[in-house]
Amino acid sequence: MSAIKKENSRPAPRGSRRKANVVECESCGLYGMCQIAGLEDPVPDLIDEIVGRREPINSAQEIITANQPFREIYAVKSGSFKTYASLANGQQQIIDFYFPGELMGLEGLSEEYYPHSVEALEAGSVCRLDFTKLELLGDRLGKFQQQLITALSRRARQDQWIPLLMGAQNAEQRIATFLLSLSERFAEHGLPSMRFKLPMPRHDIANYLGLAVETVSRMFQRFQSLDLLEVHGRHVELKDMDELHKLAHLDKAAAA
Amino acid sequence: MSAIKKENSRPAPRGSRRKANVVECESCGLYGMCQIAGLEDPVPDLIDEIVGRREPINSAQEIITANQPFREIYAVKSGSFKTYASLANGQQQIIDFYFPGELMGLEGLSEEYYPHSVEALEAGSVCRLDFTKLELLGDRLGKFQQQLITALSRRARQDQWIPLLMGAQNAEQRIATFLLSLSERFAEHGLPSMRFKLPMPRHDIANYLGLAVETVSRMFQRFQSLDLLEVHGRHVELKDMDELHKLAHLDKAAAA
DNA sequence: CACAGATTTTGACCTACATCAAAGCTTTAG
DNA sequence: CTAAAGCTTTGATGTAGGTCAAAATCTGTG
Repeated sequence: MSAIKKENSRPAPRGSRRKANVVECESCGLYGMCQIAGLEDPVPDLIDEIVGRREPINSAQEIITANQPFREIYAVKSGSFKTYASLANGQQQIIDFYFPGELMGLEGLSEEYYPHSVEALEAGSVCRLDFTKLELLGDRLGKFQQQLITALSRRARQDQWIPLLMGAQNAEQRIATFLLSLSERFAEHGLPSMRFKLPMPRHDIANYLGLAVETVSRMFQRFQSLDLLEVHGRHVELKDMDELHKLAHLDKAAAA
Repeated sequence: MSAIKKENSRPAPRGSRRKANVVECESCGLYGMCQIAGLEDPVPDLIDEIVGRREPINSAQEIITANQPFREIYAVKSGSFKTYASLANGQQQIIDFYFPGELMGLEGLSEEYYPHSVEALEAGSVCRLDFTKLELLGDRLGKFQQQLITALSRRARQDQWIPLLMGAQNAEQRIATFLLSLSERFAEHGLPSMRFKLPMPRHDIANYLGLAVETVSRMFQRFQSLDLLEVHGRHVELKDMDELHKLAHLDKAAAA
């Protein structure tokens, strides 16, 4: 019970200085599973066996290593992370980023190993769900699977952004789409979504979007001069969502 | 039982002329679920209630419409399909392609509607699994969910290609990666993977990869002149996989 | 078989973005 | 606080690939 702090559920006050953006359990992708695993049921020790809570992670710490055996999935509690593949030329190709409330490691589920590495972009914390201990769930397993299906499907849906991001033909569209997708992902878990700190360096954004660092920088500058947003280093405030959507060519056509 | 044709399981003879590439049930993404749904169990009618088998689809037929309520998922039996989002500027952004053995519509699972449309690139056939009738499964539901989890996870893993595809900085890498990903997807379901017909027009490839049609064409030509492959219209034969991998910067670094 | 429409290829030109270079900034460690 | 290393921005220049245009090839249809 105590793990669920019932507090002001407003999406974190805009002006306030908080140490970091932390998602409450209610808006965590693992929530349903935690509940089932015993959080508020009469099997209170079970949960500690299966999920490790709020383990602190250091900046640059690697929490999943590519090609290691799949054992657990992680929920981001606070902080942010990147997944990347290591390519032959020594470069790393960034696959995606993870933010509070999102699940990491799901791709490992269908095989016995993780396909990519995951590394912290900043200090943070994660909850860890141990798949090797699932049998402890007994007849709760069915419900648990149900939750898992939902989580996986949500992921599949979330991935719909990626092709839009990358398929976009020019840098302007990509950056606009990238910012909007970040904003939406933050909003989804009750974090401030109009004004936030980019947790990743320009270098990583560029890598992810297939652009040069300089181009990323210039686009931010251009958007600022067009009054679509304000940037100061990693701090971003989105000011004209409508126009950003237009730039991204993303305001979907009317439903058929 | 008769639905499972036990035949020569070789991945389709290279030189032979077959009407089309059809996956057998064994290599279909729906297989596990079909089995559970009753294919070879004592409830033979059940299956017909839940899965529609080998329904023929015409070229250009739209089998899923964006924003329509989610009801069923589809397995590609033969033929191929594309998913796309309709953008504000009237353009369509191609999200992905589907080939025999793959599942379509899974993204609809977590919400009550499909996020994208799916359209046939050529005549083909699909099996259809009706999610509104799942309660008919009774206590088989648990096993079914298990299968579903596997399918979803496999999908999540398959999507790992996408960022590599799109994040790749230049046209050469993208085309190389695209061809390799096609090849791998074909191979996965026992279809010929070194020599195949591209089911989609250059226009769709270009759209998907964020390139111009002309660039796609020129790259194919260049690869041919480098003896990496042979192209004749839509017919492709991959000749130098190693080199293609190198171009794609894709031969993963050694496991850590 | 022949035509019409679509798809693919080829060529010439030009713009968006990568690359190279260097100057502010910011953060970290001492 | 200062130095060193890292980020981010800005500027100048070159090129990959977009765009426009047209020819060549393929596809389906009466």
